[in-house]
Amino acid sequence: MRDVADASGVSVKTVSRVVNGEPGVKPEVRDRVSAAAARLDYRHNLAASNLRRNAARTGVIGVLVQDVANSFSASLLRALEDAMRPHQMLLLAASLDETTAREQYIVENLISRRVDGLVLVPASARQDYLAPEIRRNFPIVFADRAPRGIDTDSVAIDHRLGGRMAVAHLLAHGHRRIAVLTDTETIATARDRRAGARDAFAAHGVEVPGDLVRSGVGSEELAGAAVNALRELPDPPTAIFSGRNTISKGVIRALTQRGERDSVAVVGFDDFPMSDVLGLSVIRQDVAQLGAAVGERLLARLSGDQSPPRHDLLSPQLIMRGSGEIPPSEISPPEPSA
Amino acid sequence: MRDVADASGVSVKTVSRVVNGEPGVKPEVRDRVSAAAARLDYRHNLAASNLRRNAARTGVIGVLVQDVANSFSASLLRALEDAMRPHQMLLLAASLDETTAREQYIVENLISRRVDGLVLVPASARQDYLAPEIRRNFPIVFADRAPRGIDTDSVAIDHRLGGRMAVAHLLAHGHRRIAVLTDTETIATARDRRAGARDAFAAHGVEVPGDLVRSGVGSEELAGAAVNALRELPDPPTAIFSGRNTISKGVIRALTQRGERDSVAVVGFDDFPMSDVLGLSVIRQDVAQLGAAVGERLLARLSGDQSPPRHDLLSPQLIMRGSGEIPPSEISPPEPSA
DNA sequence: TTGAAAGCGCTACCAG
DNA sequence: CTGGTAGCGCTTTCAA
Repeated sequence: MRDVADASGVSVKTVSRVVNGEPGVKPEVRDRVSAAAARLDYRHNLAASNLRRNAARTGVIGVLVQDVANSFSASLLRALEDAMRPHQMLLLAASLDETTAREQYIVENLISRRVDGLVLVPASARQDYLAPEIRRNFPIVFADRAPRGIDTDSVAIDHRLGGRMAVAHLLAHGHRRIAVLTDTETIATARDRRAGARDAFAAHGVEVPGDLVRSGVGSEELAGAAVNALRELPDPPTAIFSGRNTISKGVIRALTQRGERDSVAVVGFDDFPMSDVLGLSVIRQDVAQLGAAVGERLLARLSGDQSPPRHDLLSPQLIMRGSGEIPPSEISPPEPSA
Repeated sequence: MRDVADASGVSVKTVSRVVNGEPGVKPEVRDRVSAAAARLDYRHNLAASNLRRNAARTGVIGVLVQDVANSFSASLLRALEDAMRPHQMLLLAASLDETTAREQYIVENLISRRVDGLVLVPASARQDYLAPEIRRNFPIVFADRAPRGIDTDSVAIDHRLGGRMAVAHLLAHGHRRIAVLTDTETIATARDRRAGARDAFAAHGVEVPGDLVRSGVGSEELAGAAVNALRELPDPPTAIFSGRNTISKGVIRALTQRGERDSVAVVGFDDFPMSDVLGLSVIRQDVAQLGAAVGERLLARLSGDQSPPRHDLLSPQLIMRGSGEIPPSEISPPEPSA
């Protein structure tokens, strides 16, 4: 900047004014400075500029998701980006892979970089380590999962309601032997979805088929194996609630291989690309809506909203595409008419 | 930092040493300083720290892709993240939506933020505006598309080869009436893939079926419409090369609706989730490999590699899943044996 | 309309 | 092993 000042025969302060588009500079001088800046390949240094600035804003939001490559995280990222764009804010994104240690490391790193706010899909069970930031009113919004150990804004899908909707739908179609496949118990969303499934059984006065409820189904492969094992049972399930899109993929793949795509009902949690072509009925969580809501909350905090933390729940939606509407096949167990 | 220094009765310089883990501080003092820092909720300011540092590195790479939500961009992002993680570098990601203006705006913004390097999947036709950065050896690697107007590293899939492979595969299965659906002409990859298709026709001595070659197919809807139009022709195509995954989706959807999934051969460019379950034969570009290669190039530049720019091409791969191996149906036109 | 001086939070350099 | 001083590139404050 000094070089530009020297080259155009003005003071640094004037260059600063020109660079920042501040008023009160003679057009002639402005042009001279701009020309010098261009000629010298001058690049404004935002970091230095923010250092002295009063209301220092870096214009960067840190976003920690499970994996930027999975469609849920990617859509969330995109929705956030769209929410932030009008405010000229960019996203510093990182994948956590459900690693607690990395979560904390990245958060600290981002805070050192003075991001203006944080969006967190936590991998950790508790986030007590964020207490100091909460105390100083640093904007943090949790997405998809609620905070534990601290209190700050969160926006999440109502996973429990979704699980309930899925199983209720299958029950309404006459199924009683309904398998429930969910991810590891340590994952809150998996627990919630399973709890929702139990809610549905209870609400319909149906006993939970204990032998068909499997958790810890953490991959496509495990899902496929579970389907094979379940279908080999003496009294196999006539329907499957798959609690996550990776599980749904494994389920469909396995059923396809077994030639049972049209005889076993499936409702999946999470929509994914091409599920319509596959005819898969799903509980859809509107990720774009989630991201928009998270963005809105964050923007409110950024503009000084000091109200108590809110915990919003978004309702998921049942999309019927055929697989969830398959009736119970073969030897359906005796069923008490409601 | 001064506060921490005062609170622990040492100089700022010593605090700096502790914070940065520099050697030459008595353990006792170190502990005292750390305690004070924790007590005061001190947060190191990386921006200020980099300002004075000699080999200033922000530890941030700017990544500009089409859309962080699409699976290609998302996978690229992830592969880059993995490449950068061991070097403690984070990603500042932005979607361009094929908008030239936004590309330049974001690039300038990122440079002002002093990112250490840039990865660009350009939306613009030419990138002359980057000339000053190239001149000062600023690390920029182009992904998936080669630079125009400047010379800097690039790593891309060989789209032309891929297009050629796809059509050659269909020709080998006896098809002659092969539709070629590609995106807008202004997109280089679309041009390349179509050129590859023409290469294949030429190599097999088959005249290009001009009425079946459609470009400007920029969405699922347009792809579906194109399929419907083509299949209504007096002499309809018996096979379709769809030049992009969104096109493939539209094609499959349309063929499914028409009940022609098993009678019309399809080879798509770009793999996507569940395409295996759909039985879609595709030309797969290994995005993870692409991202890793881009990351490697960037890291090389970051560690001072001054060699001339390289333009690497990665070969795509043909994945046979059934749809591309369907033989020509019905009234196949008279075919000269090669 | 312009500029000089001070200082943002931190590290380099050298002195002790 | 520790500390003072200068200065990174910029903005603020205030004076001209």
